[in-house]
Amino acid sequence: MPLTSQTRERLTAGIARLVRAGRHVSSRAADSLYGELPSFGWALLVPLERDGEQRCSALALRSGIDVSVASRQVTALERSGLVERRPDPHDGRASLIRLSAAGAAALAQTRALRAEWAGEALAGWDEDDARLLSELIERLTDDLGRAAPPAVRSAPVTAP
Amino acid sequence: MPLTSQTRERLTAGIARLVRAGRHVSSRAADSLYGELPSFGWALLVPLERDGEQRCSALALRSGIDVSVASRQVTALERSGLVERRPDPHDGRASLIRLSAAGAAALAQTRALRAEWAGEALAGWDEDDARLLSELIERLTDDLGRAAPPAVRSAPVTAP
DNA sequence: GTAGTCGGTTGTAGACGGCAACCAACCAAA
DNA sequence: TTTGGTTGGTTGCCGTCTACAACCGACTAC
Repeated sequence: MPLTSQTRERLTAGIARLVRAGRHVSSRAADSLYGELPSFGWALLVPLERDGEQRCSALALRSGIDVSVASRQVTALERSGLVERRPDPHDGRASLIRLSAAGAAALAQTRALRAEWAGEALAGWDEDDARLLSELIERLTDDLGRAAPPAVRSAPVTAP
Repeated sequence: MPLTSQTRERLTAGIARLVRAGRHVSSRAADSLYGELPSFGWALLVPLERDGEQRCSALALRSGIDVSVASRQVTALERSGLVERRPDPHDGRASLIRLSAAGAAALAQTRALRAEWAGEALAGWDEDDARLLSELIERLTDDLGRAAPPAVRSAPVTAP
């Protein structure tokens, strides 16, 4: 019996509110927060940067979206020159997506913009609290991701 | 100079990821997390519960959405019987929105469902960490809300 | 080779949000 | 009291993000 129900409610309410606020901020301040990146760019480019060249489906899995969505977004990013694509030498169906130099630059720029913005928004925070919060948030997100399997929800026990 | 740029980047990245994961969870598990409530219900009903009867525009402001959106959502909630609406006695243009009994019940149910879900997702957390995280998240959300004014962005310093 | 599977693309649809136009009620000033 | 401007809300239209389904070409197992 790890958590008080009160704490669970409080935490989930807090998360819901934060998610809302986050969405809000990122839609309002899109230009000044994303820079060169289209709004969805972050979610795709970060896995590319972290895990290197990979195929569309892997990317979709990692960023938690449907393959069809990833396909379209990758197309858009490719048109903007932020990612590059080459056919998978081992599999004629697949292609491999890679972060381009421009993509890496855009990512860095976005990161800087965000950090700058966070500087004003988080005045009044001290380093320790912020670092602690980072850790807790990372842990939380991991657990959340684990609790909500990437796909195939609501396909109950009835295996055909 | 309160925060290291490294910490700011880490924190913003963490928030972005959490926002994403949160959205993801709430769309996947909508049924089992919201219960009677439509997906947007939470955001409107909570302010109603906390601050009592109020008009549509106030509600929109509090939940950080456009008045037009609030108007539509309130209409939907009214049709489902979760809120009630009466004309403002002091102003013939406005109406006052109030949480109905069914609305309060739905809110409680949603709260319970979430808490239950959080119970599994957050196994491995102890009370202290969770409470600490709650506090930090609340503080963070407040600061975020403060940094991103509810409306009228990109209208810089040039006061007329 | 043929049948089934897998990776990706495209079509369609729905939820959510904003902006602009509009209407009705309010208010202030002539 | 009429008139002009303001305010609260609704509606129409659009853009974004997402999923699901149908499809196509390439792979693989038999």
